[in-house]
Amino acid sequence: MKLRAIGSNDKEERRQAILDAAERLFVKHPDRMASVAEVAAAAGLAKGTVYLYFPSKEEMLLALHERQVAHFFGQLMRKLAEPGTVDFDDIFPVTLEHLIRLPGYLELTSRCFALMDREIPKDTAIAFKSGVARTLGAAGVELERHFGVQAGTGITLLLNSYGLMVGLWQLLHPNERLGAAMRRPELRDLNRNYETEIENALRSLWQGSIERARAAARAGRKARTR
Amino acid sequence: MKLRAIGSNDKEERRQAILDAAERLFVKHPDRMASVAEVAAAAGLAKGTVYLYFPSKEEMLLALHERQVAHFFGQLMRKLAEPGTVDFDDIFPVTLEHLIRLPGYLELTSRCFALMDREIPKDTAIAFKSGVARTLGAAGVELERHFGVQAGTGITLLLNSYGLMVGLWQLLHPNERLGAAMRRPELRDLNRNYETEIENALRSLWQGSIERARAAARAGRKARTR
Amino acid sequence: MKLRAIGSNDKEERRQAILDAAERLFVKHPDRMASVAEVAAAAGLAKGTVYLYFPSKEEMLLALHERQVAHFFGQLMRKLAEPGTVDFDDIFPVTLEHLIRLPGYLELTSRCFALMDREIPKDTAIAFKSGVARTLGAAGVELERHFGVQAGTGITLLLNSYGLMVGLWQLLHPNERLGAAMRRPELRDLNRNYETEIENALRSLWQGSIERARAAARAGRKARTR
Amino acid sequence: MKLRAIGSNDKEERRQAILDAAERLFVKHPDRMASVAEVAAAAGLAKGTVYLYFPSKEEMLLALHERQVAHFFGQLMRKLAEPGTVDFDDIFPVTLEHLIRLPGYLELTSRCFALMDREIPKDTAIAFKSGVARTLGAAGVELERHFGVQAGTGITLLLNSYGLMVGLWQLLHPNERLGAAMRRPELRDLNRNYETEIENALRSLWQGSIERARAAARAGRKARTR
DNA sequence: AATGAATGAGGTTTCATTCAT
DNA sequence: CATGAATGAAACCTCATTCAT
Repeated sequence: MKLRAIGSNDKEERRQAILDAAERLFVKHPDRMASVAEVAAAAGLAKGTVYLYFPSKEEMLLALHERQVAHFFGQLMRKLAEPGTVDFDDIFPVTLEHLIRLPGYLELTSRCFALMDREIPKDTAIAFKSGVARTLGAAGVELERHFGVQAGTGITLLLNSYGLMVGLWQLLHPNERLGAAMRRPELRDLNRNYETEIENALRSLWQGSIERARAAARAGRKARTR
Repeated sequence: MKLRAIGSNDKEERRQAILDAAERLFVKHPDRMASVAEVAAAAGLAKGTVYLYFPSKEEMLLALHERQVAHFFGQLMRKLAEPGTVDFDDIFPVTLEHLIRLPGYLELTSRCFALMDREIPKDTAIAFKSGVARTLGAAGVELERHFGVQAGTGITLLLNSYGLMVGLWQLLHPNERLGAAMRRPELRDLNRNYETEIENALRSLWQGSIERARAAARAGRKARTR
Repeated sequence: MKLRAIGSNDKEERRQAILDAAERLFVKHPDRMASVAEVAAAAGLAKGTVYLYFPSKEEMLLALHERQVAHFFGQLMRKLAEPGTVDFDDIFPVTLEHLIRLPGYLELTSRCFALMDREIPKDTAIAFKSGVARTLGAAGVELERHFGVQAGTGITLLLNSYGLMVGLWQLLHPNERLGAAMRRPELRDLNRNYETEIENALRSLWQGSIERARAAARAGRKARTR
Repeated sequence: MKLRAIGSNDKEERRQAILDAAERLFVKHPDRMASVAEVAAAAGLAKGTVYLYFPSKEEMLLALHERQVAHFFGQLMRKLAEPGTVDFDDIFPVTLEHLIRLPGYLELTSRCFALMDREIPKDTAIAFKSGVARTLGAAGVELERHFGVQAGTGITLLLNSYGLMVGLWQLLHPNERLGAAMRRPELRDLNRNYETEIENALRSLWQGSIERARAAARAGRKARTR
């Protein structure tokens, strides 16, 4: 890397490099929050330099989360725009690859929800949420088109799915620390594979949601024709 | 309260009093984790006394969570045992009252999942998880009976529902700090009422899950008769 | 010293011990502000312990200053109460001993004035100033009695004297760092002995003030009799 | 301003521009010390550029102070050179205008005294002090001529007056942060107007000093005639 | 059993100064 | 000459936990 990031290209690159370092540490030790000093060292920079790119540690983490979210939804939108995309089976692999299997994604999501309530300045939090809302809205409309459901159904489905992924991950994600102990017979029921479970859970959620949406649409039409 | 807890009854009472205090503080300031000193003060005790009843702050929180979980599942089991209970509409009100609306429940659940990965001693974590597994297993079997679905389906449904509730809550729970700003038009899509949303989401999840379970059961029977 | 300060006597003693340590460090290195860690170490305590006795570093310094002020004015009042005390020559030695020669007194006074403008919480600053005002008022009245001057003259004289001492000290206090260089001929005029200078300056100020006060009193009487 | 300062005229101009910026910031926020970055920005320059003109932040402040001091004594000397100037009433208005009322003057004086003890290199400190000594000496001699007092009396009076102004300012300067609270009755005695007080204090000091000087002169003559 | 005084590791942030461009 | 990106020392304060009383 250059010694100094002069142009705005270089700057963005360095910003990303810091986020990369933070992500690396996050994936490496999901159980503890790296200090700013560690992140800086991992990026080959001095502590103070990180503060040239992010106003606070919390905002750095939020930026990392934002990047992950943008990446995932970018992939999702691309998939939705592809001609052959029509149903859950087309979409789920994208989710699997760019969200579920992406190391640190769900972990960081969990953390960021907590941060938002405290440490993040109001404006930053609002800006982040606005971005998410915009993204969700766009993706939601696409979904509605694909499934032929009512307006509003798509974004709700996305929200629910996201919540389900995050929540179930918290229940089921493997904990390396507990290791072999998790294989005890009395823990059999909790010792599930997250990927398998979330796929099934999402399938059920989507099937139920779409059916209920269609039923609601029929009921609405009938009511109107009466 | 007595000045000194001598018998084991007194001790358990005092233990509960500490948990009560922690819960009170948790409900009062859901956005910050009360310090041990605050909990002790709220319980009318000294800081050190808390450590006579709980080996660490984290284990205290886990104990509180455990109590909440036990309470909810107790209510759920009672409902499932009632003669008339047959479907979602019978069960959901229990969930609403003893989990969703219970101040601090979901908040603490979120926290405790995070703790489990780090601070809690292995044995304690395992013990907690074993208890949860037992409870879930029992409730799952009841559910299967009610809905006439395959073994294993009930516990999966419970897990998924629990995850959905926790995850969606993190997405949608109101944040007092942001206040009026959340009512901006661009945030409309995120500004949803948790109770309404979770009811719909759970209905969809359950409908989809049960249908898929029954379909799987039919497919299984057909395969076997062949 | 005891391991733990239990009673309020012990507590006050420990508080004073911390102030002693701070004072010691202050006198030893008048040119730099010791860190809290250093003060704690000098008092044979841990960093955190200092924060049990003072809410912040700044308030600790203010407390030290307060103690010095109280000490000086206590001595001054005692002297003023003595039968034979009638004029400057009676009072000045007290000032010399308990203020001018007291190591760190004027240095700390300088610092604390600066603190008051920034770091000290409003209430604390007000409280400190109220205390000073009360003390000054009481001593001022005594002075007026001794010199037979109008009400208000005494406190003004005290304020002016205090300011003169602080300000002149800043101009003339010896700076060890510069050492021999201060004896250069071109610096002759600045190379004065603070004690000698302040005595003369105070004498002049007092003589001028009292004469002017008496003149004003005469003028006032004349105006009234007219 | 030019983009680059090439000739030594340009350089001096830029130096002054930096001091102007520092002075502006100092007046604007008397309670905090602007950072080098702020000063540079206020001068329309980059941080590094400031270091081309001043070896350190402290020396920059000292240079600013030096400029203020030179300005004041320049005005004072001019006044003393005027034919009609004979007493305090002729001189005080100059002090009032070019020192007491000059925003930031006394504030900066306070700061610079503190700096001198630490951060400023010995040579710089000596150089500054030499300049002050020379200036004081010259003005002192003028004063002695006007008041017909002994040699040495003038410079002493100037020193004392300067100290009185600085010290009393520290005691009495208004603190915006405390605001209305300063008007509480118990603070009445401290809530004085600096300009009024300093005028009276200086009058008293001068009257006393001159009388004492004359008395000393008489005593000296008498001793010699004996 | 209860207390609460003492501990001290741990992490964030600021900002004067340097130096590659 | 000018820039401003990078540096990293320095210092504060919190709070879970321990342990003398």
